[in-house]
Amino acid sequence: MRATKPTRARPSAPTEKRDAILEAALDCFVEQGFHGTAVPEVAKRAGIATGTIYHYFPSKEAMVNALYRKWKEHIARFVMTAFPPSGTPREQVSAVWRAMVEFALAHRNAFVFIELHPHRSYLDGESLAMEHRLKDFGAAMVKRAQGLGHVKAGPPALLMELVFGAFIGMMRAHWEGRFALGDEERALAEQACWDTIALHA
Amino acid sequence: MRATKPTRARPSAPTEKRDAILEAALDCFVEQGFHGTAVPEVAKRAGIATGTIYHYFPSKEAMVNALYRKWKEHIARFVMTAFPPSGTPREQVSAVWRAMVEFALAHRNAFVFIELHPHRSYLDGESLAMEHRLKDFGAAMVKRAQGLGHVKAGPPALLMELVFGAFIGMMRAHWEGRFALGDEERALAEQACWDTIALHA
Amino acid sequence: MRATKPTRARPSAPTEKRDAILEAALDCFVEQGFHGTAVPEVAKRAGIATGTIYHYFPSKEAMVNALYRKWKEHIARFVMTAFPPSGTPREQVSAVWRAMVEFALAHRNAFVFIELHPHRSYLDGESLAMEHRLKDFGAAMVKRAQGLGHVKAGPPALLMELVFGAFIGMMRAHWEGRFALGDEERALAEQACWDTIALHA
Amino acid sequence: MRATKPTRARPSAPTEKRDAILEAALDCFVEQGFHGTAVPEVAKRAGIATGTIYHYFPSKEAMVNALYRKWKEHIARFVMTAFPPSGTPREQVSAVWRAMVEFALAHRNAFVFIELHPHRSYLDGESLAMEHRLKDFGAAMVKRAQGLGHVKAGPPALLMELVFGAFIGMMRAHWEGRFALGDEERALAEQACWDTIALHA
DNA sequence: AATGAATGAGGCTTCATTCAT
DNA sequence: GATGAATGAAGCCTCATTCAT
Repeated sequence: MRATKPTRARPSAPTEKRDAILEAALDCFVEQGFHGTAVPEVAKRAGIATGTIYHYFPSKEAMVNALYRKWKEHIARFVMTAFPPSGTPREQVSAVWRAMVEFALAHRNAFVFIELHPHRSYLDGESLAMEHRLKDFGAAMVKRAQGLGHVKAGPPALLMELVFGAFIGMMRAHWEGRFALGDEERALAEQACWDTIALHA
Repeated sequence: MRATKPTRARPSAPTEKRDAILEAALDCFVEQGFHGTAVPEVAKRAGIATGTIYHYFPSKEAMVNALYRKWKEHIARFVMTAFPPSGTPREQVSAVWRAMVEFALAHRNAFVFIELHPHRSYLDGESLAMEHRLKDFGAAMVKRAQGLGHVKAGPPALLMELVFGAFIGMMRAHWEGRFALGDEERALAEQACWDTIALHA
Repeated sequence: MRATKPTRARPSAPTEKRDAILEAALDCFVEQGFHGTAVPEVAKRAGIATGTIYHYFPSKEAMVNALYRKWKEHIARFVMTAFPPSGTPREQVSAVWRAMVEFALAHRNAFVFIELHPHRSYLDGESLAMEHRLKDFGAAMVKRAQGLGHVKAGPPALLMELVFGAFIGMMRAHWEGRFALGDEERALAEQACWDTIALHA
Repeated sequence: MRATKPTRARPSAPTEKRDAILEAALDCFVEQGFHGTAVPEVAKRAGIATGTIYHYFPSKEAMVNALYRKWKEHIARFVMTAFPPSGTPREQVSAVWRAMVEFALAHRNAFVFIELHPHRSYLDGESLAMEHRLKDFGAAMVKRAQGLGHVKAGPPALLMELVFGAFIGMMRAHWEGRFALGDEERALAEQACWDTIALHA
């Protein structure tokens, strides 16, 4: 009963609870969508009371925006960290491809939420601004490779989207059990996607 | 070809109102998602009273399932009709690719709804059973091409998904204005996707 | 095509349809109550279209009032017809009792509707005015019997209600299968109800 | 017995709101029937918001079933508590009769709801199972009295129903103002109902 | 007269959010 | 901070009634 301000030793208790909320929300949104998920459902999944959510987020929309930004940043940082700036285009594509596969397998729901769900109706301006960071990065990578004569001519965005779309299709089919993503399949897919954009004799 | 007015004698055929509902629902669902769309919103966009929707569909869920099946069937029939059974693999891929592009451009919202939205939380068993018809067809096409030695070895489903995913990525980027899908881009993309699966010397 | 007014021979077609509606309504109301019954349900049970009901009754409330009056009158007339004005009180009670049993068995749903359902919330003034006709008649019968010294002293309405309530309880229990209403039981019940009000030495 | 204020410290016990809902529902159902009562009406009469009802009952049907069981149990316990197991039949009938009158006068709406309303269309199996508890008890009482030679021969259920029906008729007529239920009337009615089943020399 | 599609107010229920504890 | 009961607006759906055919 030492007055009002106890010298709290543990620094991260509040962050832990916030993370629990975001994780629960992620699972709910992936399974039922944003509008199909009730806030008390998220609270129950996070093991807290409904009202507690409103100590960490002012609204359901703020929560989904925080969730979106968290993972959008996470994946971008993860891929860019893996990127070898001085490698050949083939090496760069390979590194980025592998990073994305690694990320998607490690954070399935986050990947599904970020890449497979339409967010337009509830994202705010700041979130929307982040939407194309990774794709712009990919397009720039393609553009450089075109300059070096390793990659087909044409709109970099188009070539990049073909590869990125192929990647998403692969992951989705894997998760749906339509094929098993083993080492051989990863190598095959990576090579196939390189062939997609590569300049063939 | 008498200018603008088609030979439509009766103003309200029996299925006309049902179609108007499905069209309004399609637009709403694409913009705001199934759970984000209120039934009166669909009614208003269809130009009818809310209650009228329930003369054509027993529930909102039945409506979205009817919508899903209608377009899933439509696209499958459209693609399969364009498929040349006796063509070379290259010709077959080309024909299917062009049919899909044509369909997507002609029925943008239907394509977006069918291919870009997650439906698991509201589709019923019968709808889910249709989910992979087209993809199975594509995988069979790939398998035949593998047998003829024109296409890379590996799980047909994987190769098909790479191409299908690339196609989806292309259409989405086009609609988002990230590049313009002109004749040259179509030819480029088609060739690139053939390269994705083709067996390169 | 003889102009507008065909010389219709059949006199009672419209009445037949009206009766069909009232019969269907009676069944529905007994099973689910007035507010628990939808007008289209009555129409379907009557084998006609929903709109047709509104050619015979201006509203659902008017329909239920017509139904109430029809049967209330029917039962009152039936009982009063059976009443022997010059009989002894015992004979009168017996005659009325038997008439009521006969009516209830012949028109079960009508009896249940009239006597076992609370109507206050939808009956209009004219219907409510009929409510106690039969009971007033019964009370008068009791009063006369009191005057002759055959029946206990006390409020005629009370004695009459004891008998009438016993009668209703008997019929309900019979229909619920709690006992079988054979000849012996009818005789027993009639005597018991006479004992209820009779002046015992 | 300290005048008017019972020892109620906390103003809002946990079950107090639930009870307020049930009381409001009872009044509404008695006046307008189950289907004729809107949930917001119950809420308004209970002095709470509509949504609050759904914290205490999962549905309107669950609410009416809870209400039915509450009072059905209450009345059964009340009557059985008053029952003198070792008394003569005449004493037993008298005790039960007086208990029922006392209960009906103290809880008019509960009595009306339980005994005067048809519930078939919304009661669930568990509620229906309670329906005849009290009547079975009454029939057993009659049967014992028959064994002792104090009561007429015949189906116990029939005799019991005659008395129970008479009781209901009496209460209804009293509440409708058709006679005043004073001490003399109670004594008269009780004796009359004993005469109904008693074996007369 | 008969039909049944259409209407829209109103019913049951859910749910984002608040607030007293 | 944490709780969860309470709120009431809004969502899905029903239904009494109308009206063009």
